[in-house]
Amino acid sequence: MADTIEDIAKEAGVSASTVSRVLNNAEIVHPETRARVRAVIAAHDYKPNIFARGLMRSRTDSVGVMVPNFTNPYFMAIVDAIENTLAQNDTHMYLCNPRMDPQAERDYVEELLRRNVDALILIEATPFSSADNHFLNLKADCPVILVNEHHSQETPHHIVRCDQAPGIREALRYFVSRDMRPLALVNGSDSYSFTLKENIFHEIREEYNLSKEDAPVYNLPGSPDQEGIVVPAAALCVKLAKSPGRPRAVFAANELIAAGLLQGALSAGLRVPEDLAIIAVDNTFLSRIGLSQLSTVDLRPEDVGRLTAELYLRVRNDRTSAEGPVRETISSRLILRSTT
Amino acid sequence: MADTIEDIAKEAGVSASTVSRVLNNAEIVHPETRARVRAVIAAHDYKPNIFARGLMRSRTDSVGVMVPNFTNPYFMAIVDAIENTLAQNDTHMYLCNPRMDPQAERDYVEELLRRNVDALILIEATPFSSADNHFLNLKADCPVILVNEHHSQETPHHIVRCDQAPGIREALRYFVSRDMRPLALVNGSDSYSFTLKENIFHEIREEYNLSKEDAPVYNLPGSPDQEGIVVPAAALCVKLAKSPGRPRAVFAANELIAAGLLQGALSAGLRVPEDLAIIAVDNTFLSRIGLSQLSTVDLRPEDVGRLTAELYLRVRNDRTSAEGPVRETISSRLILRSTT
DNA sequence: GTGAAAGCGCTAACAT
DNA sequence: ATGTTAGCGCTTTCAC
Repeated sequence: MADTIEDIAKEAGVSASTVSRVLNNAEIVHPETRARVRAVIAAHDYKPNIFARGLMRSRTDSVGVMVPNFTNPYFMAIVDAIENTLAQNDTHMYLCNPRMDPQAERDYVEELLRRNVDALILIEATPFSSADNHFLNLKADCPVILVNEHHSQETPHHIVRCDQAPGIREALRYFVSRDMRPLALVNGSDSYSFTLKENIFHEIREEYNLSKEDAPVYNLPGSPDQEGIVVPAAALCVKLAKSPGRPRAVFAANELIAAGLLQGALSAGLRVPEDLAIIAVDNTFLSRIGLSQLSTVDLRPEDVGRLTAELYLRVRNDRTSAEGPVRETISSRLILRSTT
Repeated sequence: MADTIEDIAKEAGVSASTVSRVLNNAEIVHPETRARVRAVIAAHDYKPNIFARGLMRSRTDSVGVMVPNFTNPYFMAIVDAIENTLAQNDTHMYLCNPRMDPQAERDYVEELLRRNVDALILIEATPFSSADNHFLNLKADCPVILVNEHHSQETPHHIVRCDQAPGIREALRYFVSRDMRPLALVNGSDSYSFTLKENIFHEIREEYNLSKEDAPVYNLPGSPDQEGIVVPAAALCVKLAKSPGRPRAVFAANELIAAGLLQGALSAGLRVPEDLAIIAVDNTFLSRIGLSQLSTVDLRPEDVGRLTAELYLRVRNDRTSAEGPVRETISSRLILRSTT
């Protein structure tokens, strides 16, 4: 059996409460006593029982993190950065994978709150297109941090996000300024993120007075975040290769779509970037290991994750929540590699 | 404040212990009382406090999972399958990411045990080449499941693994039987997994009486599991393309190496598979989204994960540990796609 | 500055 | 079959 606080107290010649004080508000105990108690704690490698502690304290040194998908490198890069920062602060992480199911999301959140997590970190929870984005108004008695939540609605929660728009504009302008036309958008559908891309694309189209023929939009069927998207994207590229108004440049809404386009280009005999230039979005390791070194809009998952964890560490100490929610937005940016 | 067991007891007109019995061994309470208590529980959506419970019970409905790396698709595919199965059994998961640091592994394990996890699932923990594979003899008062642990040493723990050898042999024989020579192995180094590949390669070389020229081995410097391996692999491929005894077929020790080879082949003007055939190992989604649809030895991460979770669910109920550790080994297999 | 005592919400042993 | 009692290991008043 592990040591209890009594064992430590006895050996240090003090009472349990004093040990408890050393553990929690070390300041208010006499320096000498404190040192003695600490020595015993160290000698026994004593760690207070998590459950007894959880019963009284509100803090549990654990946070709940929810991520839509374990195999999406963009999300996992965020989680990786969060975990890295938290681990350095002795905070552990429940990781949940609701698989884009809103009911599963709800259940997980409830369960995490029951486990008294010190914070709830929700990464791109709930399809943004969904009418009732239920987490915006989630009631929780711990800080809630929404990661990459892009709704502008009021919410009492903290938000850390990477704004895709600047990088996307930069990419499109890059193509336009080099007269690479037609310039196509190959997009997914049914999500905030894809709608945003389409809106920006239209905006640029108007800004530069491009015709629809010079700036066509293709929407891929199916779920663009799943690897299944690769095959239709490849097929589309093969079809486009043969068409008269073949695009000179493509802006791919994500890296999986870009991977499909690259496969298609290869099998259709198109050279990249000479015949077809491609820029994607995300900048996970996928863009560095595929067929070509992919040019990409960097959504900076590592920074997003690190900022999220740092925000948590801050609001855990201050009761910043009283001062209203924190918003942190970082900007995406274009990274050119060999597909442009 | 949330309901306590007393609240429920009062409302159902019974004592707290009866409610507790309904919660734990429903059988021994009178059907009518049970029904009444259950109704109140449901009406209040009452959930017992995790911490109070943890203090008494040993079970916490949580397991600790340790994975070497969050961004490796092979590992995450295993974790995904584990989580999927566990979630259906109301078991939550701490996920730890020791980043291949043995000390971090130790610390995490200790912390997880402190949190009374119901099981410890260690995925490819500790570099297998390490002399003291400390987890083989880990003392824990919960079941420990080692995933893809390949040491044959005695251990009191359960093991679930996918045996790479059959698939690797199948792949090499595939090449040999089609007279694709030279047949090269492009390998990493310093891990059980890479040593195994080299051993099997040598074995096949002898079996078919291949000369060293016809069956060369290339060891890539650096860490072959990191994306950094792609560039040297590409460079190697370019170099080989120009060499007189250029390989006709390559067995790549993993998918990242294969990705590099594909990049190299493309830039050197080698057609795949006409000029150069490639088979890799792992079968994550990477093999389906790269330049080409990669032929690969399937290490069946989804099956490994599912079997792991199912094993846990079994040993959680039976006290199977008394009957000695369980060994489950599934076989890898060759999957041919367009790089062969 | 420190100790004694109460109690967090639950389960398990002991009654009945 | 059910209620009563006694803790689990800790934190937190409240005394001193």
